[in-house]
Amino acid sequence: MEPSASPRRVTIVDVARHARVSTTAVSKVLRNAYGASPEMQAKVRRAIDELGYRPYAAARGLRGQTYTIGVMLPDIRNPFFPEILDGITGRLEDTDYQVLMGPGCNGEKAEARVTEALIDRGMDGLVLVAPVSSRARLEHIAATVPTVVVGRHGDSLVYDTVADDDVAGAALVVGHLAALGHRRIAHIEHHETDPTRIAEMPNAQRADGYRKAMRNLGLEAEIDVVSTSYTQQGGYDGAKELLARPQRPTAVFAGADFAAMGVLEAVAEAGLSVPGDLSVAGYDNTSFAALGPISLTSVDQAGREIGRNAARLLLERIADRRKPSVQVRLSPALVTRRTTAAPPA
Amino acid sequence: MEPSASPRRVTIVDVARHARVSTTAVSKVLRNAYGASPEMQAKVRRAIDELGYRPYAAARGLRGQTYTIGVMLPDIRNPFFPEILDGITGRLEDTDYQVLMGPGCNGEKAEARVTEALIDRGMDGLVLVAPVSSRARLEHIAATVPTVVVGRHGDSLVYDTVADDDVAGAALVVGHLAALGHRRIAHIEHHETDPTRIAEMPNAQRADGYRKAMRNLGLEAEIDVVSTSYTQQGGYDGAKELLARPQRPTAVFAGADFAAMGVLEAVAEAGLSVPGDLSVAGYDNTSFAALGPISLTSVDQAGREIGRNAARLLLERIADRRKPSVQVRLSPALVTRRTTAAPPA
DNA sequence: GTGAAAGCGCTAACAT
DNA sequence: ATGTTAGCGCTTTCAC
Repeated sequence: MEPSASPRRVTIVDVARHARVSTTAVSKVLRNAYGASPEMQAKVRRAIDELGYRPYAAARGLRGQTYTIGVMLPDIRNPFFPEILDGITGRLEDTDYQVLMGPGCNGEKAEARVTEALIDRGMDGLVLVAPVSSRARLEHIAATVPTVVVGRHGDSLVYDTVADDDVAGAALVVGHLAALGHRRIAHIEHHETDPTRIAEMPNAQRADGYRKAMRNLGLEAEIDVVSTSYTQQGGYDGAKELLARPQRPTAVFAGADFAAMGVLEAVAEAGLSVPGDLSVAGYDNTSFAALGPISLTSVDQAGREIGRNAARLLLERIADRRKPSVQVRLSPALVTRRTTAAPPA
Repeated sequence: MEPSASPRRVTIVDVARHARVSTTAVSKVLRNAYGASPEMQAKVRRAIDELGYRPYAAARGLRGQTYTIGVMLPDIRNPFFPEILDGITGRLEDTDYQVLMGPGCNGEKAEARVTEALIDRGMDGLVLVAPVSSRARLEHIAATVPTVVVGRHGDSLVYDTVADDDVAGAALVVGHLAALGHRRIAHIEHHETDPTRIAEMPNAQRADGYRKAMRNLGLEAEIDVVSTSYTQQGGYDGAKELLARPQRPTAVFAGADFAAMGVLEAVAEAGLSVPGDLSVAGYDNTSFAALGPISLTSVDQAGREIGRNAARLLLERIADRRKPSVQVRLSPALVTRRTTAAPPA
């Protein structure tokens, strides 16, 4: 193999010449468009195979579609996102569409850069996973290109949304702990400052769901929320605070598995045992929650299902940009493991 | 915000008209090309800002570059890859280049599909992370578009490579365990069947490094390798086998953290303690290795550094496609945690 | 049902 | 230093 200048790409013109038809005919066959006889189809397909032709998506995009879906993932590290991605690619598998991802981005500015980059590269549609951008910005994007927003509450007329019911998820955890006999169930939440956005974010919904569930169980007086963040450090700090209470809780519901890991660390440091002295539950059912030494009770979001729905809605919107927007809400499920048990007698 | 048909995109023609210059002038300013006076630059830039113009990458690609780098990650779940990605995006941050990722792909066929998709979408260059494709296929890709291969040994004349020294990494683990007093140190490897490829894969290098290190320490007679896979299940099965030995090892070096997790599980099931009865080490220093309840001794690959180098080499190769290929080898580092200690007396 | 020709937004020769 | 013009590979009218 020589490091030579790459030989010119096979183009639609080559195919047309080789099949002795017009370029229009080839184009029609490529797009399964109306107006190509079966014989024509056969001829063209043979030529395509023989020459090893592949359409150049960038050039197609100049007139029609690029057959490319852009997915923005805020944080590639979050073990919840691969599931969504699997769902998306799975649904798109036997279509002509290909998925490309923008790299992880933290914060509004990076997010804007990535979404712009995706639009500039001619994506036919966008799936935005748990975006932090303002609603106005999301609607602006959606006005430019078909868009589905995933993992964020708050509906819009211009984009479709798919999300898990975080309120219900929180209720599952609280219900499980209460059924085990716990009353002093504390919650560690992720603190979000922006007031215009907060109601739409999953973390707020989880904290909300926790409060509602406690109230419904007559445990209103026991409501105890610590605001840190959905990180290991956040969980650690939150647990430290909770363990210092005069009457410490018998169970901690961390809003995310990452935070739950920090809780486990703080508890171990304090010389307490899980679940003997304290029950701990997380959220997201991330891959490490299942690991033997951890075995964390958690809430499983139907990630794959979320992705599948997002892809479906996006295809529908690409087909008809004026169709009314759709909101899909999916139900999470509790996964009980070894970090939760009855409170100490 | 109306779900109206998106208003026509601002083009270079609009900018030219607004700035009362030619489209060529605008193009030159966009590319910082030679032949634009400072006044011209200023005029054009003002027009760009005023109109909110952004170049359409697909159209640029038809003639010149798309300013897009494609990254193929075999498995988005592997917690080692985000580091590489961070390195790449970090290096590209203040260039005009943007990174897009192909979705995770398992196996040769999916890999081919993704790389083709990236090429069809006009990527200016490709970073292939731990590809499983045949060498011929890699060289074919590299002949088509500038390519850097990451995390795979075996050099080529047409593509650059960046990888960690896995032999050295394995030696670090073996050396550490031997220094603690271990002699019966077993290894769990990932079994790769294809003989044409095996020597280039990191798993083979790690097993090789293990054997060499054992030999160098005079522990040749103690060499004990179990072939399963770099998964939790693989580690579990491998550990089961090792624990059933008449003389069971006092330390297990799993070729990947995932496998080490399976080992921990099997050990716990057998009623043994870590590191009291058995020391366990992994490889990759994945994010969960640091988690409190796990605290796994592991080998840290300089992921960020790998990514940075890959991006640098790719930019150099895009600038000069005929430059001789470069091989970068980086050194891993041992991270000692609580799963390794002296063997039982 | 089929093909000729215009043009998508941009860059690169080639004038001037 | 600046502008004119011919494409890049494809889709899309619009004739036939």
